[in-house]
Order: sequence, then C-alpha cells, then structure tokens
Amino acid sequence: MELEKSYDASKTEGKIYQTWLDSGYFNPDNLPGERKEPYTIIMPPPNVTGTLHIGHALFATIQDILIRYQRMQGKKALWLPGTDHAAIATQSKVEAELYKKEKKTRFDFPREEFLKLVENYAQTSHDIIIGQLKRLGASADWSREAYTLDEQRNLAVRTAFKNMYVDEIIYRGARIVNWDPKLKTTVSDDEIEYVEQKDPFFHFKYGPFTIGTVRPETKFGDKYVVMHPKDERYKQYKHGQKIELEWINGPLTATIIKDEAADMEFGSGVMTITPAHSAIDFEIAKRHGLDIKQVIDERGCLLAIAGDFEGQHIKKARAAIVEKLKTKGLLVKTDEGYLHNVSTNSRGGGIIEPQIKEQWFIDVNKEFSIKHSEIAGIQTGQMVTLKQLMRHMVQEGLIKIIPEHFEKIYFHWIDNLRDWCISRQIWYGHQIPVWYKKIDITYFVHGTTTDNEEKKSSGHYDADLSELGKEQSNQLKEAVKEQKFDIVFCSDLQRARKTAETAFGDKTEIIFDSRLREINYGELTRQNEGKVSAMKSGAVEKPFPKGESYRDVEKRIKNFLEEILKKYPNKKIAIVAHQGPQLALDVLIKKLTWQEAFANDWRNTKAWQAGWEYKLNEIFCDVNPPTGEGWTQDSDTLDTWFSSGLWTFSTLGWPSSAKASDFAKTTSDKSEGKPDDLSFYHPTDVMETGYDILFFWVARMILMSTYHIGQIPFKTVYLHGLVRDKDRQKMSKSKGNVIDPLGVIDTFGTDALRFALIFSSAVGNDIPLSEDKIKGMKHFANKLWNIARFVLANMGSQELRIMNYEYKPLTKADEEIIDALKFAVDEVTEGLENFQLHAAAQKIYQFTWHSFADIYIEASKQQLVNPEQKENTQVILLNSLLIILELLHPFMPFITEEIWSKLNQKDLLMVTKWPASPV
RNA sequence: GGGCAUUUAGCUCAGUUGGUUAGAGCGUUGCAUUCACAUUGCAAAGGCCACAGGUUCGAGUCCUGUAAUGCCCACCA
Repeated sequence: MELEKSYDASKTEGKIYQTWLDSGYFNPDNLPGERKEPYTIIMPPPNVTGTLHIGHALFATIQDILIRYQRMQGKKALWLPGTDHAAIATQSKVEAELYKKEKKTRFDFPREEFLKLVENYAQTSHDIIIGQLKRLGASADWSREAYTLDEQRNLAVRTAFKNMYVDEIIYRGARIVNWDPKLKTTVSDDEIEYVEQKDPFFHFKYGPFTIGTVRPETKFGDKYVVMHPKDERYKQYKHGQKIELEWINGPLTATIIKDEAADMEFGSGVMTITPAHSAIDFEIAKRHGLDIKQVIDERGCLLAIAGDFEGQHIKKARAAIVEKLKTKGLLVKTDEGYLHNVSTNSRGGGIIEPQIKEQWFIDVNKEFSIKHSEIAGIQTGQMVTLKQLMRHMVQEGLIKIIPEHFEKIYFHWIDNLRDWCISRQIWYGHQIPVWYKKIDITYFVHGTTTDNEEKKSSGHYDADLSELGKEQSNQLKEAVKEQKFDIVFCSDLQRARKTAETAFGDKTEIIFDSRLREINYGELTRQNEGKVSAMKSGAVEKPFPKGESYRDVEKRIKNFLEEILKKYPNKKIAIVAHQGPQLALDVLIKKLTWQEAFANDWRNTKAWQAGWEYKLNEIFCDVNPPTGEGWTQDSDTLDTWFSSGLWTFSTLGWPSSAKASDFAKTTSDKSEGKPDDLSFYHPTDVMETGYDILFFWVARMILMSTYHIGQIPFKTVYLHGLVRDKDRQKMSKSKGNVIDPLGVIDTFGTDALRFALIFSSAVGNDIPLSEDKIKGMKHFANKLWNIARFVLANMGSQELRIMNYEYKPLTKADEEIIDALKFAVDEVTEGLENFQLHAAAQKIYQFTWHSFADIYIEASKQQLVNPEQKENTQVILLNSLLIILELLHPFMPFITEEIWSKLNQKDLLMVTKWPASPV
C-alpha cells in the first residue's frame, strides 16, 4: 500500500466526511457496542444571518473534539445541531437589504408576505451554515437537527409561555422600556450597547435654577425640579413647593422635589426630569407619584406638548429649541464636546429612546412554588424566585463554569438583574400565544322618571319617564347622532326602553335584556331615596329586605358580559339601563371596589348624555388558540432569547416526549422500550459557547430549564474566547483582518485550522490566529502523513494485522518510546478530561513530532536492519502510530481517519476505543 | 464610579495543587541533506517571569501594594 508523497487535504476531507455520514455513527442510536452512558452537547445554534466566521469554526472544533473523544470513550455521544432564527438580527438584515434594493420598508408588505422574504433568507443562510459545519468535520447528529423557529420549538415556546403565564411569572405591564425608533421595537437591557459620543452640553435658566442637559428636546414636559435633600444651597426650597417660571413654550408651574438621586457634585446639583423618556427619571417619578407625560413618539418625533415643534424629529428639533431658549434669554452657556454615553441597539438598530409601553415581562423576583425539582437543595413545591434558582445552580456547584472567574461575573449580573422584557414589535419570531377579545361599551342611564322627581327608588317597579325624562331622551338622541353603535342593549323596564327607543330606535337594533334591570330594592321599592342611601353600604353583600344585594346585580351583569363577549366580540355597543348595573361595570371592568364605585362622583355630573365608556377585554393564554369567534392574537413576537433559553430541552423533544407536569407518568413508562431523548440525554454535559453570551443565553437556559423541567440544563459551561488576529485585534471586515474559515480550509485543510485554533490558547482567553500558525499545523499534518508512509513502507501487509503481537523493549530507544507513549496517553486523556484542550494538543504534537519521529523513527532505522530487532521494532512502530492516530483523532479527524483506513483497520477510527496506557 | 482579568523569549502564547537547569509555535543564526518528510533534520542564540514588598527551606506560581493594558457592568440630568 503506497501513500502519496505528501498529504492533500482537499482530496481527502470530502470523501472521509461522506464515509462518516454513511456509517450513521453521528447518530448515537447507531453506535456499535454496548453503550449505556449518555454524553450530550447541544450545539449553540448559529444565527441564520449569513455565513460562519472563524468564531464558529472555533466552537465547532471544540465541541467536535469533546464529542469525538467521548464517543471513543464508549459513551452514547450526542451532539445535537441547530440554527437560531435570531429574530431582530435576521429581520433587520432583510429589511436593510430590502431598503437598499427597492427602497421599501416592511410596512410596505403584508405581514405574511414579509415573513416569507425573511424565511427565504433564513433558509438560504441555514443551508450555507450547515454546509460549512460539515466542512469543519462536525460529527453532529443531523437527523436530530433543530431550528429555534420550527414547529417543535414553537410548541415548546407556547408551552413555556403558558406555564409561566399561569404562574404569573410572565406578566403584562406598562414600564419604561428601551425603544428603538429605527426598528420600531423594544429591546432588552442586555441588548443595549453604549457608544461614547461628544455633544454640546447646554445650561438653561429654569426659574431660579440652572439646569444642564444634552437633550433639550425632551424638556418640554419637565415640570419637576429635583435636588438633593441635603443640598445646603437649596435649603430654602421645600419639597412640594410650587414655583412659577418661564419655559420653552411659555409660563409653567414647577414643583420642587427633594430626592437623593440628584447628584450635588454634578453641575448646579439641580435637574429637571423627563419620566417618560428616562429610566432614572421614571423611578424618581414613581417614588413621588408624579405625573408622567410622553413627549416623543415612537418614530422619534415630538408630540403636541412641544407646541410649535410638534411633529419635528428630535434630531432636527434640538438646534431650533436651543435657539428659541437663547432668544428668550434662558440659555446660560454651552459646553462643547461633552463626552457621554448614548445607548444604542446592539442588534443593528438605532439610538434607544426610552418609552413607557405596555409590554410582557418575566418577573425574576416573584416567589412561586416549583412544580418539579430534581435539583439538589431545592425541594419540589418549595417557594423560590427565578433569581434564586439561577444563583443556586452555580453557587452550589451544580453547574461549573470554566474558566472559574466567570462565576463572579455571573453572580454580579444576577444580583443586578431586573425584570426581563420579552415582547418585541418585530414580525420574525414566535408570536406571543395570547389572544384578546374586546368590546367597547358606552353606557347611558335612562331619563328621569316621576319616581326620580319624587326622590323615590323604583327598583323593578316599572316607573315611567317624566316630562323631563322624555325631553332628556330627545336630547340624548341629538347627542348620539354622530355615533355609530352596532347594537344597543337595553333594560326591559320601560323607563330605559323609552329612552333607548327615542335615542336609538330609528337606526340601531335594540335588544332588551332583563339582566340589565336596576337593583331590586324589594320592600323599599318606591320608598324614599334617603332610606335607600342609608342602606347602600350595607347592601353590597346583604340583600335589601326581600330584594337583591349589589353582589346579585354584579352576578347578573357578569353573566351578561360573558354572553356578549361570546356573541358580539369586537363590536361597539351601547347600553341603556340604570345606575345599579353601571356600578357593577365599575366593579367588574374598572376593578373598583363597591365602596369606591359608590363614592365616585362622576355619575353626579351632567355628563350622562355623553355616556360612560368601558372597554371590555378578555385575555386568553394557552398553547393553542381559543375556539370561538372574535379572538385576535397579540401581534408581538418574543425575544429570541426566550426560545434560545429552552434550547437544551426543546431540542430533545420537550414538551412532547415528557411533559413537565407529567413526570410521574413518564417515569413509569420508562420500563418498556428505550427512554425518550429528554430523559436520557438531559441534563446535558457541556454547554460550550463564547463568554460574550454568558448573560444573554447561559443564564437564561439555567432559568428556563430549572423552572420548566426542574433540571439543570448542563453540568459544565465551557466558555471560549474571541478569535483575534495575530496582533490581538478584533477581526472585522472594515479592518480587513478577517480570516475566512472556508478560505483557509481550502489552502491548509480543516485539520490544520482546527489544530491551530486550539493549540496555543487556554480556556476562556482570546485566541490570536494567523495564517502562519495554520500553515505550521499543515506542516504537522504532513509530518504525520510521512510518519505513516515510513511505518507502512517498513512492513509488509501481513504485519498490519499483528495488532496484538507482544512487544518488549529491546533497546534504550524502545524503552524510551514506550515510556513516552504511556505518558502521552495519560496526559492527552487528562487534558481532554479537564477541558485543557490546548495542553492535550501540545502534548500530542510534541510526542508525535519529537519523541516519535525525530527520536524513535531515527533509531528504528538501525533496528530495522538488525534481524533480531526487526519484528519487534515493526510492532512498536505500528502500535505507536495507531495510538497517535487515536489520540489525535478528535483534533484532526480527517487525516487520522484517512491514514487509519490505509492501515487495514476493521472499523472506523471515529468509533475505535480510546487508548488506555499501553503495556 | 464598580467589577473581572492580563503582564513570562523578537512576536503569539503554555506553565492545574509553590519543588531541580522556566517551555512550545513562529521568527532569527549556523550546519546538514539523493535516506518517510525541504511542508525536513541537527544545533545555537534569546527570559532579574511588569515593578516593589511579604509568607516560605524554596515563589513565574501564594499574599499586599503600585503601574500599564484589555474587557464587563453601572451611568450624571
């Protein structure tokens, strides 16, 4: 058997990869031999936003090394691959392209059509990425490949959302959020990137104070002036004191607020606040219960509050506002070149404008009872918060982070964690599994009756309208002339019926319903109002003698509302009825207590002709859409990290293969047949990823996995560094120092690239990479090739089968190489066990090149011509080579497999048993 | 402002619990070579392990401080 004179990676790699694929061994179900122990790595899914870069090559290499090693150790090794839809990133990429090519935005398309465009892009990108991973030699189980936005994962997301919604871990609320006016979506705190910027810093006269700002455009609504309570300079001003002053658009009443948030050292120590557009100001406003007024809209344009400036974009308005203030003599001075940080959306968006918006959040501080826990130190049913769960796993060593110092960073992050805003206003992603049904109600009270005029309470007694009441009904008709209602519901008592017929009878269908009747006062009917009032408070729960309580009215109305929600969703309806049912609406819809409803004075105003407005909203959250008509789904999508957080178990079949709430059932099922993927492969062994997404992702996987299935997601977190160029510079297109993985694979071979990537840098450190280094590793591959050529050339084919031939050290060289080999096996193994991949790589490199090639092969040339030593030497040569191939295979899979195949071996090297120390 | 790390040969980096003469790759210099490999071999030069203290029989390694560099978090209107 002859080998080519030098190793040609390009001729070998494709062929070898195909051999592996054909073997089916990437799927652990097909691995030969008795394998009981699982070893799982779930691949961090690359974003489908383009092609792989060298950083991906690094993660693929590290994970492939770990998987190949464990597979050779006899484990059922599963490396589960996948890709990430990367919501914002992918969508904004498509949007950018669309704008460049056709000058269109996504709003020029129907949602479905735009999504098709994104999906096409994602599909193309996906295919490229998978192809690239294969070229890197990734021994991943493609049969289990997952996508964060496929059907299975969508089910997982909906299930996860619902579980958390039911537990009230997920809530909807109006908070100050990071709004990106460019992408028109919120982003989470972690996605913010601060960019240093120089801007003019303005000092303005604000009454007796001087305030400073870089952003005069936010200042229109500022009517609170804040100073530190201990600031001696402003001792004479009291908290809550009002001050009249002249401001941008005229005179204004400002209120003094004393709060420790004001920094006495900064500027004059006095500031005004803009609660709607600053998180800090929002906090202050909440502390003191101040008014919050929106100034800037979602496009970044000024609202009506800005007066003349209304509609202008803040960027353009700034100069004009300063000019106006200057003209008014309110500009004190301007400092040019003030250095400050501007927050931007790191996902390719614009400058963040904080806004108050109704969004979905995950509450990280809410206590809940954990439904199922296999976690040491956490009992099933125990009360915990998500924050505590996240902290516990790492603190108690259940999850080990390598390198260790990242644990401190992790804790620091958790301690400062705020509720996680998970809703996004983009289209590409998992749509929130919440549906709404909405009815707008305008409520009118019937006209005055004869009883009313005599101050008697009618209740169910069918009192008629008085002359005034009839007149009022005509007035009502006039008042609602312009309004269009789909349906009018009316109490069947004649005072309401006559009112409704007069006001609406000629244009709208009227449906009479006895549930809309006034409270039945029983024995008090038609008696003096004063007596009724006296009993009102006591009549909430307790019926009037032989009549109803207010709770009874509430029940009738509740029943009525449920029915119209079902039958008449999304309609605009009017109700003409009495005061009692209206109070019930206050209680049912506005969530007032009965006492508050009574106390409210709005029904004493003459505004009854305009009606009182109620918005009836029903929210439905479940895995599947509600049945029935009239439901509309929440149009927001979820933060991409929400689905990524489920990744370790959604890829293994959750929730289909094992429902979190159904653990008892699945464990009893296990006796027959093989266990499902989730119970067998989860918790996974290693999560290997870049340190830059420790918070985004790793922490969220811990959160999701512990919450939903009561298991840690992984035992070890292995954080690799960033690949940099040889001068430690970050690789970037603009610097022109990027190394294209496919390019270097073409020139030097995958094995060389892989070896170079892990050869010289310890875990967690950044990795400087240069073409020279890869070239050096190509030389190493070639060296190995020639070692194999030498060994092969020095024995006939029969010797290739004498694997178990006993050999013994006959010479000093024999003795040394056997010792060295033993050492190498131990150290490479130890390196791989302890995640010291670079140490293992260096060891095998040294051993191969120096101990074996330079020393032993040189010595063997003498021994091979000595008949007494020849055969023994041949066996040592061959055995050493085989062990080298085995040790090196995880690192350089292609060339080792290729040589192995030339050595007449039965099975593939990739499933050969990892060597123990040789005899 | 707070935190985390790094500083070892010309360059890029190893050096796990403190233990002989501190290592590798690349580069440099000299020599060799029809020999498995010039994508080679042999050899050499090159380090007060950032600095200053301390602990110890013994410190690149542990402790304290200083300096430089990098990164992360917070953020001041």
